[in-house]
Amino acid sequence: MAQTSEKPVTIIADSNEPPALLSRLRLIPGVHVELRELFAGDFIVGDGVAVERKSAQDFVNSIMDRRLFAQVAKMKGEFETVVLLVEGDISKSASDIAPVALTGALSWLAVIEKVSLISAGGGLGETAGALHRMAIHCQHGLGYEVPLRAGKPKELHTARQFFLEGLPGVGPGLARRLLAHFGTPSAVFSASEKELREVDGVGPGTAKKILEVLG
Amino acid sequence: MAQTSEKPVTIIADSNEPPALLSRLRLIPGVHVELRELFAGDFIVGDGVAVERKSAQDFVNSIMDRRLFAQVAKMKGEFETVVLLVEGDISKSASDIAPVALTGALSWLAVIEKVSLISAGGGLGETAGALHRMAIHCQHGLGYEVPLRAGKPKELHTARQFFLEGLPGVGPGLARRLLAHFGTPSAVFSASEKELREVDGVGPGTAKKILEVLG
DNA sequence: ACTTCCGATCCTTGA
DNA sequence: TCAAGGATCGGAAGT
Repeated sequence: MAQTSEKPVTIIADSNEPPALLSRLRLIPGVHVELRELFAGDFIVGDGVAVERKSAQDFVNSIMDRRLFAQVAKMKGEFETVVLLVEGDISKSASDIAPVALTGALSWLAVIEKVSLISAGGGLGETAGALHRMAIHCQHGLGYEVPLRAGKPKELHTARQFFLEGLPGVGPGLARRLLAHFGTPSAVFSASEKELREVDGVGPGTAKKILEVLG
Repeated sequence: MAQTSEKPVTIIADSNEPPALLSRLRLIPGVHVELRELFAGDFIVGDGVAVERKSAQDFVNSIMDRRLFAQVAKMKGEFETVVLLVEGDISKSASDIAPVALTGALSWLAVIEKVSLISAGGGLGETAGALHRMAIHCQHGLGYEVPLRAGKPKELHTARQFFLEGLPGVGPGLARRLLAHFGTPSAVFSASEKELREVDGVGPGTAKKILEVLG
């Protein structure tokens, strides 16, 4: 089972969405599309997560005639999370709007309404793909975890140094000095706060944080 | 509506931000820039609202080398609202990443992390303008002058898991199980090979490598 | 982010 | 009961 994408997801779509997009969605294995009359938004991709689909041109127009404000407010009233999926290049359609009005709208969306804007390049495939991915994330989570520490060395000494760099306040330099002073990571971990502070670059704050993380 | 805004706002900037951008900000009437060492993020434009500034290229790169996830996790730990301000055209820099990975990243930001992404076109002026607008929205858009202060510190548990991921053969999953089994990193480090192997996913090979690095 | 790959681990079989 | 097989999971590397 190599496929990430065969997990079953349900996407609720407003009945007014273009048939071409709907069938494009249904082509994706594992996707179940359900039609409904939605009061606000075009798609529901997860619990409390609504998506409004807009062409770049329509997005810009809706800023100018202030439709956007009302639409978003309505959606925010009904859903916890709202995503604006914009198809096409906004800057191409931005010629007929004051730049400040555009940045103003973007800022307002981000900072006041907490609405995310995803830009998706014109094709149906991209739109469908984005909806699918959002549905998966909402309904199944990532499906794996992202390793926070990439690029582990394999040679013993560098592996030890790298490992110690995971401690709060410890970078490459301090890691090396700790190793030089104590010999092994084990010895570092059994050191008292006082002993830790003997190492150059370890103050009270760092020592305390280290001990806290160690437990 | 007369002036766009001469209302006074304060923007806290990380001291590592380029001087050119900082002075560009200070040129804007009503903007007060305050320098600080920020633990996470590049700017604070309102109470609990942090902004991370990235070039489009850097954005794409940081997806590939996983830097972005660590950064966002850190910021979400400290601030309630996080905005990613991307300078330049992402699609231009997207050549060396699988398209599906890019949409995946955008979806992840929007739907899982609830982080807004604002695209701002390369110039300093645009970046400064966007920061200004966000500051105005935060500080005057709803309510009054706000005490600019960051929220809760990073979770202890996350720091511990991150730390354990530095061990060879230990990724997110195993790090979590180790913590669940032993309670603290300290307890893990004083375990014998036998005890280590009680944890699901730790066989002879992994146990040996772990003990070797610990010393 | 996603995918592919590889190795270690675990589980079932069958002697 | 234990050894050998294959299925499975999780980590590492690359796009």
